[in-house]
This record gives sequence, structure tokens and C-alpha cells, in this order.
Amino acid sequence: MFAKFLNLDKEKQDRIINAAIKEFAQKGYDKASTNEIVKEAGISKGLLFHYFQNKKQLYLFLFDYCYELIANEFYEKINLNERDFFTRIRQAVVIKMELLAVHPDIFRFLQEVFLDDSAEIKAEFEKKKQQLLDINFAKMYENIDKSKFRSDIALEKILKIITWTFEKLSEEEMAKAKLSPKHGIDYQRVQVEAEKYFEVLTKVFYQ
Amino acid sequence: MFAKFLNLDKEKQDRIINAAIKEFAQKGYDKASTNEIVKEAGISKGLLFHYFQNKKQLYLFLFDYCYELIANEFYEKINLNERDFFTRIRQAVVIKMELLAVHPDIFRFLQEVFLDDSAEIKAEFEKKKQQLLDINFAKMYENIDKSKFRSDIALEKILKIITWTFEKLSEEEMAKAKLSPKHGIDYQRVQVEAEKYFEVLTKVFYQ
Amino acid sequence: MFAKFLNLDKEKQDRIINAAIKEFAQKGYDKASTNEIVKEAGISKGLLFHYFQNKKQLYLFLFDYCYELIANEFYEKINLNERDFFTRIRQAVVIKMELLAVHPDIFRFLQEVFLDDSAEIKAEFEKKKQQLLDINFAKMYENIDKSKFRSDIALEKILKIITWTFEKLSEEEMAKAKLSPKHGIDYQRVQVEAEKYFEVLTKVFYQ
Amino acid sequence: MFAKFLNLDKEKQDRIINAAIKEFAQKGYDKASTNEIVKEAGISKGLLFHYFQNKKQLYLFLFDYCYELIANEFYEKINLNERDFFTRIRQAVVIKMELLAVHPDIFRFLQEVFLDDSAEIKAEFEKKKQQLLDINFAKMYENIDKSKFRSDIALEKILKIITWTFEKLSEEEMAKAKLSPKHGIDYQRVQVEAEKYFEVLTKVFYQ
DNA sequence: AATGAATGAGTTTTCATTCAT
DNA sequence: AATGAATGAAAACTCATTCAT
Repeated sequence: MFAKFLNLDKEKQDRIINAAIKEFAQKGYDKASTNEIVKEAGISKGLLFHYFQNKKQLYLFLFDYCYELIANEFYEKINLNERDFFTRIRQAVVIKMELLAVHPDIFRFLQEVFLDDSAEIKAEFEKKKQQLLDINFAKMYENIDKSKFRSDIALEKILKIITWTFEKLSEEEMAKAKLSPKHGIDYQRVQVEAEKYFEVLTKVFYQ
Repeated sequence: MFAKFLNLDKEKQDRIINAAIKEFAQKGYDKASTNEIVKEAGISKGLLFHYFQNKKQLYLFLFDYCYELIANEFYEKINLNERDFFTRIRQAVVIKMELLAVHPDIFRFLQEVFLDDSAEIKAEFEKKKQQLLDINFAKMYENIDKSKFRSDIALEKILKIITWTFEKLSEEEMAKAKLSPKHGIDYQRVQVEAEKYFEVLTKVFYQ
Repeated sequence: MFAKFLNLDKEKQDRIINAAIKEFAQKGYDKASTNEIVKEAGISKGLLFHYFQNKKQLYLFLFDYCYELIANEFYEKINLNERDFFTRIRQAVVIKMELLAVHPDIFRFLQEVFLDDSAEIKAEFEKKKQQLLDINFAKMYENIDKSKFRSDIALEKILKIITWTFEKLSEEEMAKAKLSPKHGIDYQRVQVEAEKYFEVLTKVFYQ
Repeated sequence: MFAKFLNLDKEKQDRIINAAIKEFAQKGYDKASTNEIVKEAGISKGLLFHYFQNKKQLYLFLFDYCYELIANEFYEKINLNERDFFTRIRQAVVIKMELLAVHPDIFRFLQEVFLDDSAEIKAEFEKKKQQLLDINFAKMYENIDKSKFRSDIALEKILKIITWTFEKLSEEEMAKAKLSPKHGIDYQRVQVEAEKYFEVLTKVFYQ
């Protein structure tokens, strides 16, 4: 599909990828301009469409590329041998913040993808997004020590509540950061806040 | 501000409002076309801009209109005298689903508003959105019977976890519904699922 | 033609005239907006077109109105019994500046008229403008004391050179004032400069 | 800046330039329609904006282009070694008329530029215009034989009066020509008329 | 006389995409 | 592979003018 593109020398590939990610992350799918992308990447108009047939394909490629990259780094760093669920999810929170710090554009892009509801893209993406969420969920739950949880509650519900809590917590923080975009996220405060929720959830769901 | 518009006969107002909501709900702010709106509403291009100076004002008007409408119906139906938090939040879930069934377009529009990240709108809306969320939150917590909760956990954390759980639950259901839009939401199943979470949360957070 | 309008009570007439003059003076014929005029005048859209069939007619009316007003004041103040040409033209310069100070909007409007070359207006106005220039010229020359001029040069050429000199002088000053619009015209400096040209021209054209 | 455009083949460049000059000359900046320009030039709407980012840039380009063209031809033809001021200015008058005859559209366009007062353009152009006037003035006066003039009058005033006289003379002729545009300018009559003013001015300002 | 809702052709500008070179 | 000129539909918005009330 994108074989032609992947045969390019790495430096040019990167120039194009970075330009495109930056544009999409900043403006969302609809408003992103292929004009700006080629200008920033320093290539010609025709070339972009030579490699990626159209805007949508480019976006799809970028999504896969970014997802792959982030997921790889994520699973490289996380210790799936750690069987205590809370310890594992605490790791996940920390790693996500590290990745956000190292790849801010890519992270913003993925975030946009998950928010963007542009009619053009919806059809192709909804399924893809949901699958990814499911896979991640499954991986995060994989091989955890179930014996630590209360046995009088369906484990699956407990895990969902815990996961949702931390997802909502970071969503809220990101929303706050958007409102005062100059300050960005206060990682330390988030960490402290997260710890408090860990305590609560451990208390009520561990036996 | 929109006095001129509100003096129109109701039927025409509705035609315009419905056409606009439909377009914005389907395509989001940026891609929504004022051309399509006037075509659907059966009015001239000039007229739309006679009433609403520009696209942004129209969007703002629609948001206020929809929010007002939904909020009114919501607070009309919900019994804020009910002091048991779970009973109250269970009511909320049910009412939201009823409203979604009765005003699907308006609901989708409001949802779009909360997702839409168009650069054009961001500035004006982020604050507005956050305030509304805060207000709603506050109202849902207002005057509840705090004595029922465990006293060894900060109440504020308990309430957040409960609220987040039901928010995520409905988000997930809506996402699923989007994937197979023909079937829509299976209200009964959601209701049953919600009940199970009520049980879990009552068990762990009530004393 | 404009009988209907002239039957209005004076106060309303003035509101409309002033609003229109202001708008045309500021933006020129093409860009001037009838919308702005009615808003500023506090009348309805329809009414403006009831009195003046269309924009062009309104402009024409205003031109006649302003020209009449300025010309009347001008010829009231100038002393046509003064037979010395230089004294008379010096008076004209002073009076013009006084009028500019008293009726800045009207003056700017007339100036615009003489500059404006909007295709819409051209046909109707060119003749009108030229006639006015001719009439004014004739009046300024009327009954002057010809005996003071050198008899070896055609008087008509002398008068033209003198008139042109002062016209160009004020054009230059106005152009300068436009470049630094905050300071406006420095009347005193212009007056001094004009005096110097009087001296030169007297020296070479009086015998 | 306009490199892309200047790389086009000359024939297409000319088609676009001529179409644009014609439109701007006829209607002035505000009313000129880019739609008409592309139609007349036989190119697509997008292309015009590919070469010139917007209407204002196009206008600016045309002004520079036209000014350059006319100025070059003018200074090619005028003999700046001629030190007699009157002979030199007589040359100028003749050359201007020749240019007007050869490039009527370009001349009309430049004239429009100097009259146009569109708010959009004012800021950028006023300075530009004034500078050009200053430069031209300076060149016309450069290296003239000052010894021929009367020494009892400030030379600068003499030169201004002479220049203004011929400027006004041609302005008047052009205004007359506009009123009966079919006949155009009667160059011979203007020439004869100009000669008479030369005589007068020589008589009074040469010693 | 007076209103102001309504019109719709018009404006400039953008954009993804194509194609000859 | 690479260029970039070229397209033309579509966008938001304006405006003088009309007309039913």
C-alpha cells in the first residue's frame, strides 16, 4: 500500500511524516491543509499524492504509524510480568506521561484522531479505534493476579471501574490544560491525585 | 441579540433550527455548510445571515437553544428531592436515555459540541462547556444524603468515581451504537448493565 | 424628484443626510453601505428607498445638497466687489479653510465626489463636475481689475497659472495631511506658504 | 514573491496582466472583479490566486509592473543632458502623450491608482505614491541650468509653478477627453496650447 | 408613511487532486 | 521519481433593492 513511500530514504520520510503530523495535530482532519504539509516538508504537491493517493489515506497511514510507534514504546516500558493490577496501572499512567513529554506532537495527533468526528473519516475509523481500545484493555488485564480482588463482585466490573476512573482523571486534566494552554499539564499534581484514587480503589476492591 | 429571529413565526424558526442542527450534528462546525442549511430550511442565503450575523453566532445560538431545551426537560423530570445519591443518578441515566430517544438530533448536536475542537470555536466554547459541566455536577450532588457513605473515604472521591462510571458506561454504549448505527441503542440492555454497576458501587461505597 | 423627502421634518432630514454624508465620505461610493446609513440614521431600510429610489439617486441628491450649501456659504463670505485678483484669491483660500474646519464631513464628501471614479457614477457626474468647475472659475474672474496685470501676456493664461498654483498647493497639503492623518492640516503653515506664492505671482504678473 | 508568475510563458503572462489592468482601470480596486479577470484571461479561478496570493498582491504587482514599464520608456526617451529646464519639460509633455497613445490601458490604470482611495489599499500605497512623485520631481530638476532663472525669486517656487502649470494643463485635457471619450485627446491642440504657456513662463521667470 | 423580512447574484479565497513534463 | 501549473467546486458572507403588511 505505502511501499513506495517506505522505500524513500529515512530522512525524507521523516520530514513528510513530521510535517503531516504537525498539521493534523494542530488543525484536525478537515482544516489540515495538504498545501501546508508539502510546504513544511519541502516536497512538491504531486509527490505527496504519488505516495498517498489522497488525504484520507495519508491520515490513515499516519494513524497506523503513530499508533505503532507509541504502542511499541509503551509495551516496551511496561512490565507485564507485574501481576498486581494497581501497580501495573500505576506504571501505565507514568509511562503515558513520559511518552506525552517525549512525543508531544504524535500524542496530540492520536488524541485528535480519537476526538475527530469528521464525516469523511468516521466510517473508516470508528471500528479501528474501538478495536484498539479493546486490545489495550485486554492487554492491561492479561495475566493479572485475580486472587487479590474481592470475590463477591464480578471481576470484570471492578476492572472497568478502575480503568474508567483513571481514564476520566486524565481526560479531566487534559481538559483543564486546554483551558490554560500556557501552563500545560502539571504532571506532579496529577501523580499525587492519581495516588489518592489508587488508595481508594485498593481499599474498596482488594480483599 | 437574536431578537429578530425569535420574532419569526414558530414554524419558520423551527425549520431553520432543525436544518442547522441536523447539518452541524452530521458534519461538525467546520464542515457544516451554511449553503446546505438554507437549502434544507428553504430560505435564502441572505436571510440566515440577516438573523445570525455569521456561522459562529448561529452555532452559539443553537448551542444555547439546545442546551436550554435539554436541561429544562431534564431538570423537570428529575426529582432533586430524592436524597439517595444512587437513586438520583439512576434517574438521571434513565431520563438521559428518554431524552436521547425523543430528541436524537439535538442530543447528537450537543455531543458534537462537546467533542468539536475546531480552532474557530475553541476560545468561545471551552469555558462555556466547562462551566456547564461544573454546574451540572454541582446540581447532581446538591443536597444528597451524605450519611449513607463510608466515612473512611473522602466523599468527593467517591462521588467522582460513581459519576465517572456512569458517564463512561453511556459513552461506551453510544460508541457501540455508532458502529452499528442502524440498530441504535438497546436501552433495555443498558439499563440492566447500569443496574449491575449500581449494585457494585452501593456495596463498596455505602456503609 | 426629492419632494417627498424635503417634506419631512427638518430633524429627520438632517439625521438621514448626515448619516449618508458620513458614510459616503468615509468609504466612497462603492463601499458605502445603505445598511450602515439607515442604522446610523435610525430609519428603516424601506424608507430610504422610498425617498431616494436607489443608491445613485441618493448620492446625486447629497452632492447637490452639499454643493449648494458650501457654495452658498462661500459666496456669502467672499467679497466679489474686491477687484484686486490676488486679494480676492487670498480670500478664497482663507474661506475654504474656514469651511473645511466648520463642515469637515461635507468637505470630505465633496472631495470624495471629485476623486471618486466608480464606474457606476462616472457617466452622470463628469459633466456635472466640469460645469461646476467652469462656473466657479468664471465667478472668481468676474469683474476683476484687469488693468493691474502686464499687458504683454494673455490675461487668460495669467489667471489660469495663478489659479492652478493655488489649487496644486492645497492639493499637496491635503495629500501630506493624508499621510500623517493624525496631525491634520497645519493651516498656519499653509497660509504662510500661500503668502510666498502671492508675492512671487504678483511680482511677475502685475505690472 | 511573484517568481512563479514570471516563469510562465510570456503570452500567458500578458493575457493575465492585460485582463487585470483592464478590469482595474475600468472599475477601480474595490469594484474590480477577480472573476472577470480570470474570465477575460481565460484561466481558472484558482490559478490567479496561485500566482498572486490575493487581490491586493495582484494590484501591487500590477502597479510595480506598470510603473516600471512606463518609467523605463520615459527615461529612455527623455534627454536628461538637456540642461534647459523648459526644453526638458517640453520633452516630458511630448513623451507623456506618446506613451499615453501607445499604452492607453496602462496609463489609465496608473491614473486610477493615483486616484483610488479604497480603504483596503490606502495604507500600502500612499507612501509608495508620494515617494514616486518625489523621485520624479527630483529627476526632472536634476542638473538643470539654474543660471537662466531670475535670481530675485526663490528658484524652488519658480520650478513648482512651472511644473504645476503643465500638470494642470494635462489634467484638464484628460478631463475634457473623458467627457467626450470617443474623440480622445487632440494631441496637436494640446501641444500648441502648451507652447503658449512655455512662452509665458519663459518670459516671466527667465532673466 | 413606514417597516424590516426576504432575496439571490455577487464577492474573494481555499483546497484536494490531476496531469503533462 | 518528481515537479508545480492548473482546475473548479465550494466556502462564508454582503448588499442594493423589493414588497407585503
